[in-house]
Amino acid sequence: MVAQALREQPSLFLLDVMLPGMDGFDLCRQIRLTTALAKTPVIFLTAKTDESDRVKGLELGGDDYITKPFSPRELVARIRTVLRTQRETPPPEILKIGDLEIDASSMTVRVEGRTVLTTVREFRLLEYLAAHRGRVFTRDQLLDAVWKETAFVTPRSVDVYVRRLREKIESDPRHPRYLKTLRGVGYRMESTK
Amino acid sequence: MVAQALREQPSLFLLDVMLPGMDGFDLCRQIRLTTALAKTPVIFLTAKTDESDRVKGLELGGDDYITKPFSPRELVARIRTVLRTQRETPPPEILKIGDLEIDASSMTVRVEGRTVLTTVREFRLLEYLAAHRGRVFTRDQLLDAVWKETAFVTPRSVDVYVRRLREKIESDPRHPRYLKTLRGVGYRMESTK
DNA sequence: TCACAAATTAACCGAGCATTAACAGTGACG
DNA sequence: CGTCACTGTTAATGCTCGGTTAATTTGTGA
Repeated sequence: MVAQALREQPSLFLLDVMLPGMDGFDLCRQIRLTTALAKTPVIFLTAKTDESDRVKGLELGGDDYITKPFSPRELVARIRTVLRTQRETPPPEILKIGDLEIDASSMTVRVEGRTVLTTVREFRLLEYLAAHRGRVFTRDQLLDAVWKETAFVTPRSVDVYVRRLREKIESDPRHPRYLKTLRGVGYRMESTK
Repeated sequence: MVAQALREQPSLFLLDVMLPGMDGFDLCRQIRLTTALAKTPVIFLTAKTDESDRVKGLELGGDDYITKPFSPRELVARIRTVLRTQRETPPPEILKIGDLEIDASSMTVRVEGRTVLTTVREFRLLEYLAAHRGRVFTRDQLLDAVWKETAFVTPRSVDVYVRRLREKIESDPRHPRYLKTLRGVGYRMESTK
């Protein structure tokens, strides 16, 4: 289900709360935890008018909650609203830092025009640092943010990934221009616009 | 009404459809036509359950439409949802003293535009003195504040760090502009705003 | 002006941190 | 089943930073 969504990259989810087999809430939770889908709007659809469910849906990160019965016209109006707000907040599709271009939607990285291939983990780390360019992060913070609950990983692993990324994006990995080390603290993506 | 909104730049409008004198819909239309406010979210609030009104509100550019009765909790949840979609990254806190800029989030120091590199300890010391600009600190006080319980360090070490910092931030380290010595007492960061 | 105390500065060393290479485990895919 | 790519670990290496010390300079009070 989520796998299919990843392939098709829908522009919006319309979830029935009472799905056979799987709860719409669970699905929403999964979507929000999947970075490639996290920003896709979710609208809940339900026959239940129970208020606690409405609140639950919205707190889970749903963008709207429509209770039956509703007219097709209202549904269209709500969808339009949700998509509009999405567009208005132009999510920086492509992060640009100096000669570095990071495209989250296609998961590609380019340096001075050349496209470089990264693994998933490498990309997530780079993406995170780039999205918060200028800020220093400790290894533990990066593990929390990028590795999530992926169990217990040595902080040293962050070093290794930083090294691998430098190998790919820095012209001189020994004297990095983008991924700076803050000795005794952690790492930082330089914020040279 | 719109004039007041322009002054106060609210982060969100909560409009009752049945306002005395003016229709909430009209107000929304005006807001959307005012460039400075066009992106501010609008939530409609109404006692009317009439569906055509709900659709009208959403088509006018409202971001949500809540019908009474509703619980405070639901209202909060909806507001949170609307604001979430357009939140931006908060501006970093930067200490500024004269031509000196100290950014804790990126752990960087700039003097007259130029970025200077500091070690962790240097930065902590500078940060502390800058945060309490104007106050004199004895070496022992600085050791307590910056070195914490890091065992037993000679007060002389403070001298050395002050010197290293002066080397980096003062144009003429011999006649410091920022890091002043109070002979027989300690050091002080000048408070020239 | 002198003497002494306090601050500055240079030089130095060791510990700790980051870097790096090499390796093992795992899962995907043909 | 074998291969390959990716993830994460470990250990050796090298270098930076933190802190000390001592020589030198500066400032102050008598």
